[in-house]
Amino acid sequence: MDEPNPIIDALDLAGYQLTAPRRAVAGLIHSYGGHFTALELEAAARDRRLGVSRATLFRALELLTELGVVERIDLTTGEHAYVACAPAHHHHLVCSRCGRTADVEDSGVAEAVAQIARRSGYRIDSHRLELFGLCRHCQAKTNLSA
Amino acid sequence: MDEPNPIIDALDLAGYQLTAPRRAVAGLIHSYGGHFTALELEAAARDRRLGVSRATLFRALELLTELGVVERIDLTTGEHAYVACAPAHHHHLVCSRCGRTADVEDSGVAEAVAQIARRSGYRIDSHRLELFGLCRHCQAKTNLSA
DNA sequence: GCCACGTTGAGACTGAGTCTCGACAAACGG
DNA sequence: CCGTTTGTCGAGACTCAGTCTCAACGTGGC
Ligand SMILES: [Zn+2]
Ligand SMILES: [Zn+2]
Ligand SMILES: [Zn+2]
Ligand SMILES: [Zn+2]
Repeated sequence: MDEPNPIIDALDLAGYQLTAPRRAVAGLIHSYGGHFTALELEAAARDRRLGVSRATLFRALELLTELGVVERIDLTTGEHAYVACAPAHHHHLVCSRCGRTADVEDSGVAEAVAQIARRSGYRIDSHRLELFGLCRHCQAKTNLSA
Repeated sequence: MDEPNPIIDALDLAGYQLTAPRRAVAGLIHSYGGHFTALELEAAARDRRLGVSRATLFRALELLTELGVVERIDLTTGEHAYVACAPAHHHHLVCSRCGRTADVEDSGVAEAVAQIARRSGYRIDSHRLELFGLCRHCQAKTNLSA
């Protein structure tokens, strides 16, 4: 019943109260393997009768985003989605079919960014890279059905 | 009065009618050096009394996005913005101070992406890279005032 | 107990974008 | 030339995302 949840840990560590609504939202987010939209999260909270108001839900999302344990990504469709992840700089690899996301370390990206900075004369402070494709699992399924 | 406008050309080339509202929106977008939000575009259309309805404005944006001459980017603040650009794969370098954007060719990014694909086992179909920082101009200003 | 502060829920509000519908204009076919 | 089809438009309702205000409540500290 009380599985370890890094999201709750992060809240605790940052000195926030571990209230029931926050625990509920944290649990909900933790249960997603991939990305989720605000709408989905709202619906899930309603379905499970968590008794979390919309405002609190968004407040929790904002808080967790600041702590770096949740990130907002933008899908190719233009939709916004959120994804739980570790609070360190990295990028997201999103499966366009099943929504599963993988964290990606900086394999050569930092270098490319540095080169862009050199060529453009801009001082680059931050960047965001999102990658879309098919995870191994969905590739296999595609090959079978083809 | 009739400056060349690549946006209008793109509409023409794709076989769309060059109606007054479309010309108006195209002219408006063309006049921006950097990114603009939906709200700004709306306000600009209203101020100049272009007589373009909201629906048409968004329809035009959608159309131009499909044609690749306008792209939607996501600022660090979480805001959506649009930017006029050439219909080829490239990335955007956005000045966080003045909003000026520069197009960036793929300096080493493709390679990094290929490496990520190899390591992760995902089949990567597309990616999006957005870079934020200060343009030369704004760097100079910062140095002076510092 | 009192007070400060953090947190919450309800609900109004804004921004972004979509959708429907009726009008109109261009394109087309006879 | 007329009728039809297709493209485009404006108005306005609608949805979704997110923010804000405000009053209520709980948990401290003192
Ligand atoms: Zn992540
Ligand atoms: Zn998948
Ligand atoms: Zn561009
Ligand atoms: Zn600048």
